[in-house]
Amino acid sequence: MRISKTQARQNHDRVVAAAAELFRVSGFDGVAVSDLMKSAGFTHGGFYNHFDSKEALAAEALASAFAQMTRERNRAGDLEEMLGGYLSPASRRAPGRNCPAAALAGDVSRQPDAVKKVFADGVEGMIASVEALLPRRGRRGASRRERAIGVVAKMVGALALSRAVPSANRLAGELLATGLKSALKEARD
Amino acid sequence: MRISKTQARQNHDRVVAAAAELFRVSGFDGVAVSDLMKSAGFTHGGFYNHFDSKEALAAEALASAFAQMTRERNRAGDLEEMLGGYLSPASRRAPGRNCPAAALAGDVSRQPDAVKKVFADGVEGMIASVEALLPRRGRRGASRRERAIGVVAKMVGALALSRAVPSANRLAGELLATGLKSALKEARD
DNA sequence: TGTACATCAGTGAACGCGCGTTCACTGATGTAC
DNA sequence: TGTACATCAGTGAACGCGCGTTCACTGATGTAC
Repeated sequence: MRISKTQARQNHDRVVAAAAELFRVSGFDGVAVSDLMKSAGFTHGGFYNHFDSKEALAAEALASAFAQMTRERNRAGDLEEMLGGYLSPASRRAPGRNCPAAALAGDVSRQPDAVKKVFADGVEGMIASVEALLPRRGRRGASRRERAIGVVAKMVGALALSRAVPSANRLAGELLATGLKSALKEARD
Repeated sequence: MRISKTQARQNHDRVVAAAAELFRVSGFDGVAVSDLMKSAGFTHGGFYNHFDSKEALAAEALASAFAQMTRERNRAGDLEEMLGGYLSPASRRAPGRNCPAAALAGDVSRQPDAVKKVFADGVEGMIASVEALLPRRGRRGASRRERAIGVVAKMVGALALSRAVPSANRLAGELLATGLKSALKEARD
């Protein structure tokens, strides 16, 4: 049965939202189209009324995940608050609701440029957010953008590595705690 | 036809070596058992004479990739040489012959603890290598291990992000160059 | 050292399964008059 | 404003395909005597 245009758009967005979460948790190849549709409350057959392909949804879901992250980042009052949330045990535990860059960098590196482009825009957004929260002036020669890139690389690396290590392993917590400490220190340099 | 024990062991190692490369390039799910065996020069049926499962090979191939990296790292004379190789365009272009942590962190985070354990050992090896090349004494409070962890997180993050961005994008080179610059600076702090 | 037999690495067909995608169908929504 | 028809979002069966894994088979290697 046909449904209203606004309803159809809402349904589209529900699929994108489900994908934004599930892809981060299980990777692009770890979630089937039917899982995605079921998670959004539909049967799988309608998928191609909304998306050209699973890959097209991947690009859209990635953009949605980055947009959600940007909104949350803008709520942080200072760099310490932002980094503290990013490199926290809760963030490590819930990839589906946290940084898509840390969760999907490897997957995206094997995707076509259309997806990589969305990823690049998301990373630029992260750099901009960090740059905006950087102390006014660093001690030595690096520009604000250079410092922000260094901090972002460290954030993503520490979180991604922490998740790839057993939860019980000393390194899991150490990467978060030491990553946070050294990222904050670096921001001040 | 049966073959000699030494030959069988060599064949086993050839499969592991092929897997160590292909998994880094295409991810665990991106390579089929038959691809792996063909790449090592065999047909797929013999796979289970050597490995209990594809996942068991993943753990073995990951360990092999980390071991290979350790050997190469130990050839570096100083931190600048090591980091310069790690964060180079050549390294970005050839994931199959470079850091398994940067290539597979996301994939490993979705694998069972047996694989994560191997990953953790590999990351510890990276930390130890960096720590050994750190200048004798930092300027401020961080311990040598803390500084090494910060550098490793930044290395892995910068390389993984660089690969997830289109080659033509400004960020691809910027992440490598700025990551390198700020990692070296950080090592001295 | 030579002989007889068991072992097992490698082959290639086959297995069941889940995947991405397609399709005929339904019926409420949107549109033309 | 009301009526007739076209549209199209959602359903669920079906498609071909490639996956990880299993199996019967082969024949050189390893072993027991």
